[in-house]
Amino acid sequence: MHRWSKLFVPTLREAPADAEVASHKFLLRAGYIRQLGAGIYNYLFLGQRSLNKIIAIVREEMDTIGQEFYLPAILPREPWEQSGRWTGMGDNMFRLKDRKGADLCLGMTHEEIMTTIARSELRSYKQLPQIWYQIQTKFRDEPRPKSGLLRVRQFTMKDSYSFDIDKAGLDKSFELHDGIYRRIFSRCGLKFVAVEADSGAMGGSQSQEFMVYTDAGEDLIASCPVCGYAANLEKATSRLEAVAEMEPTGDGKPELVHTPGKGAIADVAEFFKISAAQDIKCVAYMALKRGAAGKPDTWHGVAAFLRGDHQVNETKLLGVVGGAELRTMQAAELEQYLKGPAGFLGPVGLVHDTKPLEDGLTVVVDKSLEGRKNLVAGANKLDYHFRNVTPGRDFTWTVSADIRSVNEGEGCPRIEATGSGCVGKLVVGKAVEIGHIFKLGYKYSESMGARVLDPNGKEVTPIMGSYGIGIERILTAAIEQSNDQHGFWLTGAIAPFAVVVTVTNIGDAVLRETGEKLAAELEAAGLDVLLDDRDERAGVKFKDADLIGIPYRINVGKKAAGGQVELVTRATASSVDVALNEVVAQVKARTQEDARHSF
RNA sequence: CGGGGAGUGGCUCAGCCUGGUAGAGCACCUGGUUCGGGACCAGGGGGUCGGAGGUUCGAAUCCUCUCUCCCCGACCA
Repeated sequence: MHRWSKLFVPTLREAPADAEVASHKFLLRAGYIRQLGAGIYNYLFLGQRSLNKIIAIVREEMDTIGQEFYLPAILPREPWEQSGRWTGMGDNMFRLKDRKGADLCLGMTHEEIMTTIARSELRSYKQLPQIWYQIQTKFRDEPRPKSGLLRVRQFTMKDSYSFDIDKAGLDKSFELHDGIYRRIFSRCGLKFVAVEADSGAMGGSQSQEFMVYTDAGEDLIASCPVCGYAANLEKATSRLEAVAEMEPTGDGKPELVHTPGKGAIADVAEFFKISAAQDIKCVAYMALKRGAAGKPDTWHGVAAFLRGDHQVNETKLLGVVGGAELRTMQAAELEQYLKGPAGFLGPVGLVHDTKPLEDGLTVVVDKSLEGRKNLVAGANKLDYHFRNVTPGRDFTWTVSADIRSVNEGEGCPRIEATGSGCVGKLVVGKAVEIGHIFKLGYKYSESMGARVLDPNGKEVTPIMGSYGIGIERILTAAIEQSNDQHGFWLTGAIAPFAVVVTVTNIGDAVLRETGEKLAAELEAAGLDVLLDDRDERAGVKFKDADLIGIPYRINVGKKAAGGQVELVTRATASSVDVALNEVVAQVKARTQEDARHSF
């Protein structure tokens, strides 16, 4: 039993001015954390206690499918050199030198290190599959830490790695993680969704993120309320309504039209009396291509064409061209690659490479332009556009692919088994990522030389999966989804305490002894109990209790003489009088009920 | 890295424009009265005004440089 009068729980009446999102404010006000630097936090008693409970759940569940390791956080350069990520990680990697001048870094993820273990120890298919995990502190030099514990430079992650002999094995490891992650997040009381995600720079095939909807989140999720389709906006697709085409004018060939000052899409549409969907938008980028081992990185011109009313999805575009970074072209580069000024760029007459990111220009056309006719496009000449532009006939491309972001209200892309499409309309919402599972493939096992013998005595490369859970983000997301003006509430499984016993007047010996006895009984019943025995006014104790996330409160006050106490449920702020000799059983029952409801 | 904002007691902020003995509320300590939704009265402690340099008889205030933090964007295995 913990007595509040002896604890360090520095609650704040007001939130520090630089706290913006709800979880940040409440973590500070409730005395869970204190900031030390940008994206660097001290975890105080309540915060650490809650995180420890989350970790215990993660560990208990993970132990059913994997084995816990503990790898170093400070890592030598060599493994990163071998995987190509010493340079690939860029400035996000914290780097340091030891006294001999050797390069080291602080671990931001551990694919390389796990793979070195696999490489030196695994010899036979008989040793597979393996699932190895750890709960470790990670370091990432984020360009912009923010939102309290949501985006930080030091954080705790459960990361696991699977090694399988073949794709079927990887599928199995992936499914195991999917199932166990759902159990973990449910036990933590989170309302989450699993979404299709981009596999990004990590390479690999299938990728799934676990997200919690909240306006504090940094990701956008498109989902279908009808069939349950859900995907990160970086990955989401949609079914588009057909667009009415314009009738050709003149001889139907591209026709140069003087459009003075009409550089913006809206102006062009207005000028031609067309919808933006009938205009072709051009966004010109320079894409960074990582050099092969020992070769320098290089920049290449990329022109992206899509419907005037669509937005480029840079993640998709990067994936299509195989680049590492994008930035928009400068005026001089526009002149060099497209021979035209911004606002009047178009695909007609462009000379492009046949493969992405070679010496000339890479032209990428969004799928939605294919099959369209008689569109309007810039003429790569100041104050001129073409009309009657038909993709395929009047211009070609290096690659045609989905490079756009879906918009809310567009049709769900899912096709039913019957062959008919889902009739739902997509909705887009903000969310925070709490977990990510994906199939890495052979990227690390191959580059780092991990090999085992298969049943035929043939040397094969194990296939890998990588799976992460952000521990602090579970806490943050839980607070984001359950808070009000007074504070927040966590489910008993991850709250620092399952119940707080508030003795309204500690100066009253009878109340004090009643509270002590009750707290002892609650503890004997297996509940984590906090006894508020502070010499404070009742109002102060109520306010504090409402603030710090504990799901149940028992008030030991006036009615205690008559054998009654109040049981207050934080989530609903509802209060019931309960007989003193029944309250332990009630709290116990409710806590167990909450845990069951999680599934 | 681009744009914006802020550094004054533990917290929230005023004072700065127009230079002249550093303030308020909350928190903290002592005494008293209170005691079921962040009490009241009286007394008290605590701040090199982020740092460095400059202007001036005199700088929290004006000038230069610098550090840090927050927000928007870029970025985000």
